[in-house]
Amino acid sequence: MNLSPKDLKQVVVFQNATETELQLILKNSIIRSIEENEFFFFQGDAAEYLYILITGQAKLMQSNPSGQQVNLRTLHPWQMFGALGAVRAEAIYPATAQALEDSSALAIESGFLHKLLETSPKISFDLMTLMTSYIQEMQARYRELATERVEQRVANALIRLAGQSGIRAEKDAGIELSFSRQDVAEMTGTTLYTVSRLLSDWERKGYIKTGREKIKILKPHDLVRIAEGLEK
Amino acid sequence: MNLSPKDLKQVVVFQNATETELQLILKNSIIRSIEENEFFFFQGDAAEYLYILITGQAKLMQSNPSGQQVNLRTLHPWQMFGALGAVRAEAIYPATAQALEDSSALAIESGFLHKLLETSPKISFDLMTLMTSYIQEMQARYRELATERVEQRVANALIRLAGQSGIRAEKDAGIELSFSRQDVAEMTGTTLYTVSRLLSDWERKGYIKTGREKIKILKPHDLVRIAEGLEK
DNA sequence: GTTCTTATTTGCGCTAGCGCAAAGACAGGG
DNA sequence: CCCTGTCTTTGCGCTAGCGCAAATAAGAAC
Repeated sequence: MNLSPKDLKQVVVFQNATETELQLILKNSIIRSIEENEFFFFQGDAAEYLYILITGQAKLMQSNPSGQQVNLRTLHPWQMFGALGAVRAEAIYPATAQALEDSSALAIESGFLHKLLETSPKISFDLMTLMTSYIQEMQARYRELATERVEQRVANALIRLAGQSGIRAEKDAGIELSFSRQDVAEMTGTTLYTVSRLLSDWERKGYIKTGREKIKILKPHDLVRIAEGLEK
Repeated sequence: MNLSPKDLKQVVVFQNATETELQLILKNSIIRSIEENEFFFFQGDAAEYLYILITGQAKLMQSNPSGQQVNLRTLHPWQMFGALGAVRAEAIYPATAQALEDSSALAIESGFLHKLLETSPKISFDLMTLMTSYIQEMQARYRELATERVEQRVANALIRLAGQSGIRAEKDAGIELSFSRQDVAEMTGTTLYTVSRLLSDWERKGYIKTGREKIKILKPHDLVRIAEGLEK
């Protein structure tokens, strides 16, 4: 795999970086390829690299002492991950990153990253902006988990996923997502059983079409209505 | 109220700022005094200032469309708040800040803040570090809410509060907190009733001593045990 | 001291959502 | 085409936690 500085422009945080900086970044990083279901890093590992997903798909998750896990984010090409650990000196990753399909990522050394941030206020600023938006999302999801019913949270998750990774098939054919019931449960703080029951119900009502690890959204508007709790 | 540059050194993000920068900050900011139960800003307001609490105590909270609210953080002197909105140009505050007692805060113009961050990589870096730690906390709380039982979450909240704001009375007399049952409920995503029942139970067992808007932790170790779910 | 307001406790009934268990339904490999 | 592993569905029973309502307690105001 050969990356050019131009490719890196697709990374939000590097959109304002100079050509020189981009070249320097490439020089100080390596490509890591990870097979489906394998891991980029585990929660608790020393954070030696900041990653940028190049191809494939991955997920960021966190588990508690007894092994239950929650899904923090699904990662798509050109998104950054592992930043939380890598920004602070001698930090550890607070989450685990697992490849959902064969994937590759650019791994930037955290030592180099520190130097880069010190010398480039632009990149720092853009990274900070990214972090603020991430905090906002976490706060919103936290509030959702604390105050909304399962039904609303699952509807919300589908809407959010549709926006992030949804592939629009032929026009009006709906938005297709590739997640298992278990995945959705981990994203919304509920169980695989409850998700299955909800999806079956919505399918009966014609809002979605389900399949093995597939959910096709037919009537986004109805999901929005459910998410807002106007149902019932 | 008269603040000196030296006072500002107590702010985590400004610990590495130069004397000149600190003076500039003071020059470009004003003091706002807010009475108990009044507000610094509301969720949705245009974010014109970044605040630093000087005296008093405040809380950051977020509400959903139907008015239910969750408590994001309790603020103590020299802590920063409103940063999420103020860092991005033309942003809005994603949360509401309310004074828990008569309070005052330094309000730094967001326009000036942008310039400051552009010119000072040190401050940018420290702010970024603060944000990473905040993201980590939110992720941990999110996971907690998704996977732990109410009992564990409440125990955890008390432990966390004791670390942040607890006042140790005479030795061995316990750590005293000033929060209502409602406050604790909003921090842990449960209801005032459930919190009341739990606290009563723990008081019967001698772990804590309760009072009107007061919770004194007598046996922190027992709470830790509950928080870890080893109970039962 | 009396009154008012606000916080807390607790009984009680209820239901949303959990989670086991067992039975399909798919998809891929050989 | 069959076998195997994984994902999904659904019946069933259960309980953690919700939330009303009413009583009580603790300050605050006068």
